[in-house]
Amino acid sequence: MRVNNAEIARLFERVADLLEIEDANPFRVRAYRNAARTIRGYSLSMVELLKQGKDLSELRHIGDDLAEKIQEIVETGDLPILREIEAHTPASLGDLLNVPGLGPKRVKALYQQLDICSIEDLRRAVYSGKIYTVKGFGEATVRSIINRLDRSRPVQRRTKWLDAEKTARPLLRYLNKCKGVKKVTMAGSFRRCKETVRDLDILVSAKLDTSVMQHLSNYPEVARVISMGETRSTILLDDGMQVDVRVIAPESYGAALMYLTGSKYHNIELRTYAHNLGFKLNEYGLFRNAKQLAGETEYDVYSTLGLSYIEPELRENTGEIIAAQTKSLPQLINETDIRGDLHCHTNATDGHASLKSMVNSARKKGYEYISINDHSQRLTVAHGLDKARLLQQLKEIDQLNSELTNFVILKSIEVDILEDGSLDFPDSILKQLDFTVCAIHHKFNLSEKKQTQRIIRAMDNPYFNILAHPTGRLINQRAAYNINMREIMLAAKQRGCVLELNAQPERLDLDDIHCKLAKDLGVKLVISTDAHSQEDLDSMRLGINQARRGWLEATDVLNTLPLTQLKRQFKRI
DNA sequence: GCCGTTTTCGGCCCGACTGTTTTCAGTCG
Repeated sequence: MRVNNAEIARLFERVADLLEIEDANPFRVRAYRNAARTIRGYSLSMVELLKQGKDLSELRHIGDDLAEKIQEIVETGDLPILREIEAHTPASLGDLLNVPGLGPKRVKALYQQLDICSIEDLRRAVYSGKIYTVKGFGEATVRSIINRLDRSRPVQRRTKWLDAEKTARPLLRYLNKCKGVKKVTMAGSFRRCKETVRDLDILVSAKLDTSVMQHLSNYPEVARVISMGETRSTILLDDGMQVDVRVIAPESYGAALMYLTGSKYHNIELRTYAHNLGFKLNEYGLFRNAKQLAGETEYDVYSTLGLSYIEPELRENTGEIIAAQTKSLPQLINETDIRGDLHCHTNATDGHASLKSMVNSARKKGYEYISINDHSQRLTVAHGLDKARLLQQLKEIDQLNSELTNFVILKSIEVDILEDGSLDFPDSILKQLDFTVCAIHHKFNLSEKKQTQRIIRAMDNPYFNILAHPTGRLINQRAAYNINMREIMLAAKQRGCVLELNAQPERLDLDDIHCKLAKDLGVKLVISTDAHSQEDLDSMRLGINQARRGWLEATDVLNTLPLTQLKRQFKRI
């Protein structure tokens, strides 16, 4: 049996939940959670590492004990310590922790005093009034539980970054209008540019005697005020988004921005680092003996700690603090590094704009080139191009190119990878193009081995250049197909192929972890929008966000190159 | 249970808000 990293992480998290309910040593609980994070975020599978004979205790937050437990899970599919814990603390208690307001202490009390093991039990105790017999459960607490239980939507999904931005923008404008407000900034996972966010964190710089919180509660989109204090409030908006707002004085703005940007684990690591140097770091600043040494800007805080400035996208506690200490942080890619878009459609297939309009938009963005990559014949739903229509399009491109100065349209296609790994056009056609973008659009459910072989066989074709949206996942909609990404990347490297980071807001495929894996393996990427309209070209910034989270620099990305160098990269024969 | 330029034991980030209690525990970020 093959256990993936996510499953191992889930088992460790379940252990942590139940141990917490049992009131175990909190640091032991944290150790399980830290290990779960390491495993989930690791680009290679534990199964593979063990196969290669790697010592898992070399991974961060994994010592001898947990290394052994991982091995146990991989070999048996089971974790004995979890069974032992479940013998006296039912696994279903973990679900109760998801009810807002219920933490380990209260769950334990409910279990011990009323034998409540599940959401159903909880519901019964609430409606029978029995719950009031448990110490610590008063009117307000029970009311908030009822509130939660009655809501039909079970768990709030994470919101795609672009949708979160649409919610955030008007709220930021609104907060900025409040008298006395100096600055309003998005923080949290939104600022770290995670592909999805759970809530919005907003930092307001203002004198503390202003009426920011009153102003906030008057925002027309507020559905409910969850908590409201002088410096910190939480509200729920009509669209279901939770928003945390923190007000801070200007002299603490940088420190507060760091605190609210997170990630939680970056903060913990950084505060520990500061602590070891004899400082105290909190959201009000960096202190030594109650004297504030820094805090007005993030830069001041990092540099007083002897660290380079760490970009928000890197603050995930995956090695960025050590890199900042040794001055070896990457010079992250910017949108201005991009010289052209290498995956665009026109109305010849399923795009909405003409060739000419797409070109005009690309030129307005300051690009030096664009490629046209309409679908190939197999993709009938998208009115894929057959040979005759493709050749016609190439003629149009030649014509348009002859009229253009300082801009080039590259001839390409998004060619289907068929089930047997062959491409949807013969070489005689493909060789007339500047390069190809190759993609899977059907037969998503092959086994990992078959799907991986299918892609690698396709790469054997010397006209294969770019693997488009490599995993096929759609955020919140469709899981990735089964592939061995490491094998695919190594095969790409051997053959001189590259992978695409598709910047469509619902794809963002590759994800940040795979971007980092590509960089570590020395595989080049392109960042492309897969634009189906002129507006879609603007998705490039989303791709850049993701790339930055993956530690990518301009040199890792081919479409930062001038045209002649780019073309050289695509010549395989 | 992890970890180390204070190291193999003794630490482990730090503060705001709420509810229930009556000075603080629990939860959250």
